[in-house]
Amino acid sequence: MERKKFVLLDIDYITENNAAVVRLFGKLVGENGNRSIIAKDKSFKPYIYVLPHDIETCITELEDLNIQKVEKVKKQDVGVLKEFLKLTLKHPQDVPKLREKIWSLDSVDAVREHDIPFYRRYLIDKGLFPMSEIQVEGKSLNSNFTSEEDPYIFEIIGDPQPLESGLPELKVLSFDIEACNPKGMPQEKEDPIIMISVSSNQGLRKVYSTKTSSFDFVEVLNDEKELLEKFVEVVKSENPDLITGYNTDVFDFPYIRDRAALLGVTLDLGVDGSEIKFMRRGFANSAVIKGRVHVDLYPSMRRFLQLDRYTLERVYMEIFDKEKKDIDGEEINACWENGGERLEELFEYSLDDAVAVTKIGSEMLPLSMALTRLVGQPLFDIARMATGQQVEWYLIRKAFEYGDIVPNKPSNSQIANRRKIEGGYVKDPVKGLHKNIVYFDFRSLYPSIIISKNVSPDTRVDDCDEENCYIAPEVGYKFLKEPVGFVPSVIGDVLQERVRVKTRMKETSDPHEKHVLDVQQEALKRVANTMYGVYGFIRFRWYCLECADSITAWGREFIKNTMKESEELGFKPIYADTDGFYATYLGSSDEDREYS
DNA sequence: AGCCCACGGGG
DNA sequence: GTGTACGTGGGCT
Repeated sequence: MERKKFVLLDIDYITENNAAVVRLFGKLVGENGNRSIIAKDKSFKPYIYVLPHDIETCITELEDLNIQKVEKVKKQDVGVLKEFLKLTLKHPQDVPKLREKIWSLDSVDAVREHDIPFYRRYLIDKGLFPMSEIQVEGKSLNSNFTSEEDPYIFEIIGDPQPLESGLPELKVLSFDIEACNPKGMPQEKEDPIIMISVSSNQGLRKVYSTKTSSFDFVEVLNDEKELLEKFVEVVKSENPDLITGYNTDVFDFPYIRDRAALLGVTLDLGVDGSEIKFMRRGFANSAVIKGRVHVDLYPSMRRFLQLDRYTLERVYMEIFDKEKKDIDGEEINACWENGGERLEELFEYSLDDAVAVTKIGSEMLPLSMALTRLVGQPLFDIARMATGQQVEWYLIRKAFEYGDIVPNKPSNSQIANRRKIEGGYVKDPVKGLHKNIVYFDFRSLYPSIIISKNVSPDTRVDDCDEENCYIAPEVGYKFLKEPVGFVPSVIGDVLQERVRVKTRMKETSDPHEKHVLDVQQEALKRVANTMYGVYGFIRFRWYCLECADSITAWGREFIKNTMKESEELGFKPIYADTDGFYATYLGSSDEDREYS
């Protein structure tokens, strides 16, 4: 029996001998070098829940299906304890194959938790959080005959153990490609890749190109094929934990894929030697490299920053308040064709893009990593999820911890029938240019309403006397005062944890630790402040129109009262929306204030 | 007012 | 892969 400790970077599953094998990808800690590990777990089995109409008949009817195990279990379903059947299946892909058939049985009322991807189920059930350290016991499958550069292949015996650990220091490789076309955007069928720039958070700065330069950082390759092969070689030898870029899901990686296919280059960038894959994720595609986390910073920036445009230049300016070297897309072709000074400039620009991505990554990845450690799903997914989805997966994990059954994802017809909520209070702005503006911030208002009024799908009742419930103004929906609802309880945990983190922040004098804790409390704040959104977003599992309407009703009442009170204190409200209101102060002070 | 469609980023 | 989907703004009818 051996023991290995590693930072959990990513997870997936493969099929071996018709059975699912979960693979945990990581970087070993407490050992020399920069060595990857792939730890396999054969023991985890997929399962779903069935809500039977008639439990004994149901068990009989299920016998004919290809199910490994049927157990009776009690779970909370929207506040009601019910008896479910837990069906253990033989393979994750049996779930989509069998669920319709099971649902159509006369003895079955509903199938639940049939839409949770297997690797996510594993992370939740085992209590594991990517971007933190875990320890596994088991045996090595390849220690005797591999070189230092190959990943350690390991078979897990027993459960992996989560370890207390800070934010890991990871190796991040950023890259950017250039290609050009005299008429506009380069076309992958015609236009070759002319340079690939790479940069790392450990100081690497290189441009690979098919033309020469007087710059030391430029290395010349004979042709485009060699250029692509060089890129693959660099990724393998650097062995980064993260690969970042800007719009790499949609532009750089697909372009590299198409050129590589044309030139016969194998893009075996994965830690396990696998080739890069492309996944359709909603309306966007994403590039998957097994064992390394490919983070396209573009979608993350759209969530973290509130801008009119999200070009790399604009984002860089916003974060660093500095201009980034930029060449107009239409000039790139001329720079390349004409050579000379302009070509040298292009080399600089190309490297600068890769370096800018590294810098933006150093600034923003800690927040994505903190969210990953909080939500408990892979960074790859977190970096591409809307905040509402992040919250949903956080709630799914909490539901597991609380012994609650997770609501199903709404079907398309259910979504079509769901109504969007009436927004918060909006006061039309007073026209004009105002001085001495103060902002009263209410973004933390909704979490506190959810907690103080116990707003949750499982506490909502139609009939209840005033003593035992809270009644929302205007809309009149009722919520039991006791017991504490699922969502209020989770938000309570989040806010409490945030207080604990902020306290630790004050106690520490180490600036690095302070920063890490600050990012952690920021992640907790984001999740808490987005939590109310799950009620009002039509495609969410915990959608509850009555809850959403009640929260905004209480919010409007509170905003109006606060505006009235502020007027008595000498403020004049100018404009209000859901998140807060602007007012001018008629006194002389123009200092910024925040009210919550 | 309601529907359809394109766009975002990237060179 | 226990996949599959966003929000918005403009033009047109």
